[in-house]
Amino acid sequence: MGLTKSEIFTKEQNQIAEIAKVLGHPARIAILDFLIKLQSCVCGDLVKEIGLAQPTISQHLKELKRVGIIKGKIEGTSVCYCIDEENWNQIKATLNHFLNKNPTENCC
Amino acid sequence: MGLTKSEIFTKEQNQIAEIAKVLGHPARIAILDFLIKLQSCVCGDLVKEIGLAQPTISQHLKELKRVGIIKGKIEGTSVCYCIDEENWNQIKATLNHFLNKNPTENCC
DNA sequence: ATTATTAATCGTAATATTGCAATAAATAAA
DNA sequence: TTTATTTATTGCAATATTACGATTAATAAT
Repeated sequence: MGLTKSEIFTKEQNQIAEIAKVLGHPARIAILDFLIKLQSCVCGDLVKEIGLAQPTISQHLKELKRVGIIKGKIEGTSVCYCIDEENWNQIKATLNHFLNKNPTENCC
Repeated sequence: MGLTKSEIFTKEQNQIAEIAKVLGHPARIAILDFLIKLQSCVCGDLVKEIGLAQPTISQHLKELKRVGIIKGKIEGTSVCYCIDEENWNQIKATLNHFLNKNPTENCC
């Protein structure tokens, strides 16, 4: 096995899990921290800032791009990455919808 | 490799990533949805409700317990699981602190 | 045209995760 | 005590993730 059975869960459950999974690596949190803090967002800067090899950073950027949290614009030989604010707000709303569900009475 | 280099990230980055990682599986989201909605929270109910084998559910419960989102109380042969409200609120606060960071000017 | 710079992709090794059958452990019921 | 019932643990196969060296692709500079 080793294969998540997505088909038995709701669309929303899969969606929340997918977002959370992408946020579930410190390198990707560090990338987002950096992109949120600075407007400078060239890939090479992230490599220097974070201290992982360039292909590794590139891979993490790809994941973040895949779910739409960031976008990249080619500028000569470099690529300028930044938060995709519209998608990011959407994603935050989805997460908050889950986080704001309130538990009822507990049995323990 | 295949081993996350936690030591190069901040404590907060690792913390957020760990929480997100645990939320990064639809079965665990489904378990939380169920625990939030109902007060009945015996492990066997989750097995029936979710449709994964008992050892699989047990493993997911263990993960959720490890980061403190849920707790379990033994009741005879069954175990009553529920949200650990205090920890859950703490975790939500940590996530919200990250989610509420606002990006500055974009270059793309 | 050649060379440098920058980022993406490929290939691969190490490790982690997911899922379940089989089994163990622990209490309840008979 | 024996038998159910319920959950945890173990062991394992399949798959996914993480990380990076080597290479490629694409533009810029000379």
